[in-house]
Amino acid sequence: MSLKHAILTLLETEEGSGYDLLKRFKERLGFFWNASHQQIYSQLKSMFEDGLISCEFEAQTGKPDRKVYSVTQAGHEALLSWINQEVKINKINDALLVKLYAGHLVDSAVLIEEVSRHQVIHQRMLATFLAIEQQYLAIPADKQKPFSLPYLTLRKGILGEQAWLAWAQEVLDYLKQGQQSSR
Amino acid sequence: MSLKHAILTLLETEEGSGYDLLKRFKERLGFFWNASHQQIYSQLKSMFEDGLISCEFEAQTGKPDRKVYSVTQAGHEALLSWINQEVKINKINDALLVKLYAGHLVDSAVLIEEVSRHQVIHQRMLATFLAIEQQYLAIPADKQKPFSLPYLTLRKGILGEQAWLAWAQEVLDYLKQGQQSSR
DNA sequence: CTTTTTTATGCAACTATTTGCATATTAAAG
DNA sequence: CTTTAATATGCAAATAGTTGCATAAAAAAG
Repeated sequence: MSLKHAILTLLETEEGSGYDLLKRFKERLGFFWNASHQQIYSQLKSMFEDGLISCEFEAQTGKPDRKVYSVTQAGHEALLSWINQEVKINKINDALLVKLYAGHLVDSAVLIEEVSRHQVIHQRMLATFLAIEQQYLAIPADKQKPFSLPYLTLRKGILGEQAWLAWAQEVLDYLKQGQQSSR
Repeated sequence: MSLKHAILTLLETEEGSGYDLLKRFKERLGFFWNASHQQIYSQLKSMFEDGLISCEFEAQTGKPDRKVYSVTQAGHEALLSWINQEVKINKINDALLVKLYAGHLVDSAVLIEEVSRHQVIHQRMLATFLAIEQQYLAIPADKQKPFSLPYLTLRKGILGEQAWLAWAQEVLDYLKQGQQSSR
């Protein structure tokens, strides 16, 4: 249900095509939502069928039509109604943790390698998020207001990544200490 | 792919029925994995068909058979092979953040109420996790080893919840400060 | 005694997401 | 010039997960 509403939110301020939305997802909602292009295109199709968005076809010779979507009145109402309803607590299903839980079945080097691999990716994500934060903080205080809610979602990404990295350090410390004593 | 391997991990040490597994998920993997009973039962069925687990039928008059599953050699091998493969970075799709991102469309009281509602639930989860941590820390140091990997998964839960609550506090501080100035 | 909760199982329909395939233009790199 | 990457779109099949329904005994609560 939420992908639909994430799309509506992104289209509220500015119309766009499927590909535009894909880019906006990465730029603006990447801290807390990930969607593939297939999902976005098919969701747009069904939302159009349901009348939540309208579509302008830009014919392009030799290419598929570029379809530019915008939110209809019905779509706007659906979004408002959704925002006023309770959302469920976010579900966490983390495969890396399953692996760690079953880690006694393999050599700790396997776990160290895997956690380190994830660590590098999370470090990169944190660096990206912090760089975006600097951009926000550089805005004069009296002009920050329109960006403050998106900024709070960025903070979620930052705090989440920092917690992840702190946890990974605990894990690696434990695993490497165990490795030494068994040599 | 991971639910399958989470089930194999739980069955490795001890055989059990679908219902047993449901309880073990809540007790042992609840910090990082959530599965409904429907999912577990249907997954067990397909794993049995694939030969990853075997099944002893305990006939019970007037009731459906109690089916006790255990891991087969093929299941054990599948689990080992999975642990030695790279798992993907955990995907985050958080509906509450979509709501916050679109929060300018509603009164901030709506957001405050919703975040507060989630906050209570996360506070309760953290309290539960911390209580379990105390049980682990009460174990004599020389007997902690078998529980140390599960303990690290608990730490993930604790650090994750603490980060969530710190973030929620930032959000509530911002939203409530905004509320005052508009009165 | 009666109601509620827990134990115990499962199907069916639906929604969400992934994986693999497929096409075709434009821009950049070598 | 040619290959590669990025732009731009979408279908089909499969896997993952949710929601609603359905059954029925045992244990606990009132």
